[in-house]
Amino acid sequence: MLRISRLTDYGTVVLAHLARDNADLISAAEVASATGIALPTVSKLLKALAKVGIVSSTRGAHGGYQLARDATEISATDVIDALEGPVSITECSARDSHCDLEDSCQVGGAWQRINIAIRRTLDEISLADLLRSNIRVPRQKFAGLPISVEQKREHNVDRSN
Amino acid sequence: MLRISRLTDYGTVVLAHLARDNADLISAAEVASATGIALPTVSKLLKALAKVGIVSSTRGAHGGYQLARDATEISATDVIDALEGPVSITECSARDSHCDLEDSCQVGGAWQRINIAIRRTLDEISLADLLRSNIRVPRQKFAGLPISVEQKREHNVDRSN
DNA sequence: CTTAAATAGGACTAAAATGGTCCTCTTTTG
DNA sequence: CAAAAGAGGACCATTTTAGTCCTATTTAAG
Repeated sequence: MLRISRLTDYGTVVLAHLARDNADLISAAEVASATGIALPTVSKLLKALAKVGIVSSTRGAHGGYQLARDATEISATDVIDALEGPVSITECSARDSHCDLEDSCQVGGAWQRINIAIRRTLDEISLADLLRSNIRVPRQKFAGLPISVEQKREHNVDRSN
Repeated sequence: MLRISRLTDYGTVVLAHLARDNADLISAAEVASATGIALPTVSKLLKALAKVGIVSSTRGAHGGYQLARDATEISATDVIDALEGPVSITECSARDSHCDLEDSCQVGGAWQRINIAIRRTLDEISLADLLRSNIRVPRQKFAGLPISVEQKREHNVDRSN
């Protein structure tokens, strides 16, 4: 399904919330109650985002998180890398990797090109772009398939924190 | 990690083999021994590819598979759709899907745009392109991170069939 | 007309990834 | 010092994935 994980999806929701009150320090608990995502999950996400420097954290009482730089300077790649590890479309497209098929495999370099192409695409999209969600998405058909897929998703909403 | 599944990766290897002896009908067993991928796996892949019309199959003794159309007419999207289901980067980017966060979620439309962008990229890459694997890939750094990832992969090589 | 060589279609299982929670430690403020 | 936060990581349940196998059907050859 060439899909980002649900946590990454949540991650953007969390970042979106931080981007709104840009100035202030916001605690994980506040983000949790504002977004409806369970606190432990929000906490885990923010820790990961802090580790790579997308958000900055302040410890101690009245601590919290804030974006470490402007939303225009945070790319989709940054977020995905932080929450799922570096983007690489196949295991063997990784540069230093080797696999037993190597001799017969005529494909390696190609996935790498695809990987690069996708990465470029993601590099060009900033968190600020993500927030302008009311932008009209050109509705197209791709190879005859509509983009729509999959079943309804249940969020783990928990406002009891 | 925004990664295609290993089976899809194998799928391209299998298709690459079919693309070589374009004319002939090739059995799953032949593909298996030529590529080093275990027969049941090759078989599963070819069945899936046949179901969506990427390859055509001929049953019975001396049966086998062949590309249903020219390699230039088979896109990466086609292959990925066949082997992993339609590409959709998040569950809730699917058009008809709704999630409980909807109200607070400022992100939905954005992933959809990303999805479309990636899909366009993949649409433009044909199986024929994948085979020209010796094309020089511009080696770039992305956001300071090398693309390289992950550990060595073990293929399930089995030539005992 | 029987047999062998293939594909078709699923069922099934083991292993790995993912999502989510929780616990303990450290830092900071009042 | 106590309370409110984040840091870091361990842990488990569930889902997904990879891979195999079984049975049915189709076709060619003898």
